[in-house]
Amino acid sequence: MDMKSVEAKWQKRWLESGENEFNEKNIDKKYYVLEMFSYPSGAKLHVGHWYNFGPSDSFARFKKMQGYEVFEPMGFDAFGLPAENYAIKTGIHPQDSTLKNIETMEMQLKKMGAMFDWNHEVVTCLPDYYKWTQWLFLQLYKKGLAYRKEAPVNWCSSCNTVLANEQVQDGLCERCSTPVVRKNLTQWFFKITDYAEELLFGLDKLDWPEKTKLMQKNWIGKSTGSEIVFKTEKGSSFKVFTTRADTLFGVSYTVLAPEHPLVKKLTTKEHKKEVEDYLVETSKCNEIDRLSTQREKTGVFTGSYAINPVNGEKIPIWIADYVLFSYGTGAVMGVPAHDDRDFAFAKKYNLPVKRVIEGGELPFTEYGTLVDSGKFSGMKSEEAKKAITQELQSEGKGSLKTNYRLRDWLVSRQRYWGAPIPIIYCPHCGTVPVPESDLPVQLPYDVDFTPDGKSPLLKHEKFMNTVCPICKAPAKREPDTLDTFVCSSWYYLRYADNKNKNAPFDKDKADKYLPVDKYIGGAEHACMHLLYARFVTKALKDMGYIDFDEPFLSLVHQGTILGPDGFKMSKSRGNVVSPDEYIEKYGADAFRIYLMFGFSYIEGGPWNEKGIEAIAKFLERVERISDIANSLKNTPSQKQKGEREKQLDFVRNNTIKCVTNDMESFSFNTAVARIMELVNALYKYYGEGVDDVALFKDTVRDLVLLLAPLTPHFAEELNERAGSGKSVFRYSYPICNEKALVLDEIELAVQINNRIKCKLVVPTSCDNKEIEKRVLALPQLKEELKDGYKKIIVIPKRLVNIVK
RNA sequence: GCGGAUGUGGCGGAAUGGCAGACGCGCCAGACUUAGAAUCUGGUAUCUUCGAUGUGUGGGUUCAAGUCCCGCCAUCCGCACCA
Repeated sequence: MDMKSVEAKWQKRWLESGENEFNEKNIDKKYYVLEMFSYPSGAKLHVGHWYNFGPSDSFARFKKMQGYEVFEPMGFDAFGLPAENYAIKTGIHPQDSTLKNIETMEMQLKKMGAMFDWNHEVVTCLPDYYKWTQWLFLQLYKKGLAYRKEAPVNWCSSCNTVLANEQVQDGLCERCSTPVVRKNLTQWFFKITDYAEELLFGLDKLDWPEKTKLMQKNWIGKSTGSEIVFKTEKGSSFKVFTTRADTLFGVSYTVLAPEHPLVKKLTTKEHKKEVEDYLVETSKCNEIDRLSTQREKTGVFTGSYAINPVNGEKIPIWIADYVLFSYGTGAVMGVPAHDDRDFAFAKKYNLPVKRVIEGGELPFTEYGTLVDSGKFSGMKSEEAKKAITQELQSEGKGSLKTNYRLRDWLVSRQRYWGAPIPIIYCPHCGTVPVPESDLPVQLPYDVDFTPDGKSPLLKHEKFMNTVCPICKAPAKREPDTLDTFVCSSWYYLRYADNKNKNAPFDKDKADKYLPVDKYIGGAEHACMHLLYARFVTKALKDMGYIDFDEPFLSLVHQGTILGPDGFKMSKSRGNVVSPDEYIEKYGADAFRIYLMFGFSYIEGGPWNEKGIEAIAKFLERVERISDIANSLKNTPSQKQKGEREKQLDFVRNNTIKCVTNDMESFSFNTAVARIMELVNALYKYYGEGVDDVALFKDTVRDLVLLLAPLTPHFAEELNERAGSGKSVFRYSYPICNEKALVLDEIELAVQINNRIKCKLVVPTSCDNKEIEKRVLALPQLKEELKDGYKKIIVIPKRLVNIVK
């Protein structure tokens, strides 16, 4: 088959007939299949795109043939740094390169033969989309979920921008590998921590990989403990968070993070120089160095003392950079006897080590029985934690407290290529949100975005200078743009109603299209995109814009296709495999089914080109058997099926059953394997003589239908050759006839002490008792069983084990 | 350092606790052919045969372990002192 022309032919027909368009009339039967949209960085699709979209589309087509009205939209996550960096390097404007890349990618995506409904396309860098990203920002602002604060941030001096913690890799900028330093800036944040608990508990009901749920759970990092107030000798006080209130009598010092506001106040004259030097040292350190486990712990004494609230002991207050201001209260109590870190610190600075829990060698970090702890001595740790906290609470010195590791989402970017933050700063009215009627705040085209440490928009006077929406006085705009994760945190909603000019989406539509039934994308998004999207959905629900609180009911991560050398594909390594030449040679269908057959979808693996030739031959083999079937004259089916026919019918229905299950669970490689078996069975039957033409033809028919989701163009062509006047996707997916799977006889393995001795064929109607009887009567076992046996185990349809 | 995942023929990879290696590649053989290619068919874990050994490694549970439990090794990924 000339796949090139066949593919072009069917793509044209699908387009003309609107085959892939979502029909809202059937929305009650909707099934929303969503692949994570792509970033238009390079112009061409790479193997990863094909691996994500191809099999996912096959799943979507499978669902369609099962009678669902499938919604499979596609779009582009088009804002972001790479386009800006590319522009800085080449002088080509990000908008120009991005739109051009999108055009090329759209064309290539269409050649993939996926059933994307392009009527619902979204492109996040276009004003009709980012208008609503800005709207989202304003809603969160109104709800108190967007706020500004000064915070130490990761600064990449090469990109001249702030990086979120999760974008820093090994102390280097994730994208350009420049060492990251710390810098204070006033930034916009989304208060995702308000939803920490909901985000955590919502995980339970999601059909997501357990591993991903675990990662999100750890990312949210809930820990329950106590917050304890330490008064200082001078009268001020600070709180520490601890999960080990039971060790409170063992506190021999406390530590504040260097950024803690009390540091200045608590530092005495004698220690001022030392402390100041230490603060300078710390600020030079980037966060990664500071958090390195390799580095020895350091700290300085402030000269001040705190009072242990439980026994009035005077304990020194230290400053150390191993305490993070961003977690807990930014202060910890040091219990050297029962914490590894505190032990090391105390040894280094000669601080007392006081045991308060019975047990092994110090530091002893397990739970146990309290000693030297006043009236709490003798209690178990679990009990004491509560009792001590309760006592402190009654004196206003502490309380139970739940802490989360999750931090608020920093959304400001000092970059050009993003959605402008819709905020105006007025000298009289302060921070004023842009009125919704004034959206979008257009991103100007003529901007100098050469990095110089400032937001590019700051240098664009026409953009910056505006009037206050309230008092009409001259005012300035916010020069920062939004993190692209904001754009991608709600795109699945916009797909449902992408042309809406009055709202981001119609509530009714969103509630009907969503939630997404199957979301497919890389595991690298486990903690960022997937968490942000869940947060936005929950926030929008609470504001009444939608009725559901989870965006993605079921999630699948595809694996990664590595280079032939087993390493991640990268230009620098020179192991990038381009799909283009394969598609040119074998066609999109062969390439798609090869990707499905050659790898375990969830695992991925190194690229291996040997298999693709084989799969192309397999398709030719299917074509030949299909042509044979078409050439046979119709004759009525046999009334009484012969053994060979029963066998063929068995394989046919077994294939249907297995492939259906495999498709459902994204086990595409085994689905293809089962289809190959069916083809083998058809050839065998043909080779021995087609006695039942109708059965043969029906089986070939099922073969074509089973292949349709995997190789859409190819199956359409075979379907047409078989005389059908309509699209193969208008037929329903084959349904297994369970009766055909009931065999008259079945072969069991017979074991003695787990060693296979022989095989036994029994009628399927035999019950276990009957099977036992027959096995024990086997002449070949007579000698072995002459001394009797202990027990006999019958596993229906599998084996019999006799234990001697 | 902590956490997670993975480890099966020459290769890609299959196996609800129940006959390990489905399916495919490769290889070998046969048929067809003057010949080759293509195609179709059969074979293909290892060991010296009988029957023994085999899923990184050492234990354990079980009538039965690739699968479950405990330890170790290797590789990959995630997170970075989380109080």
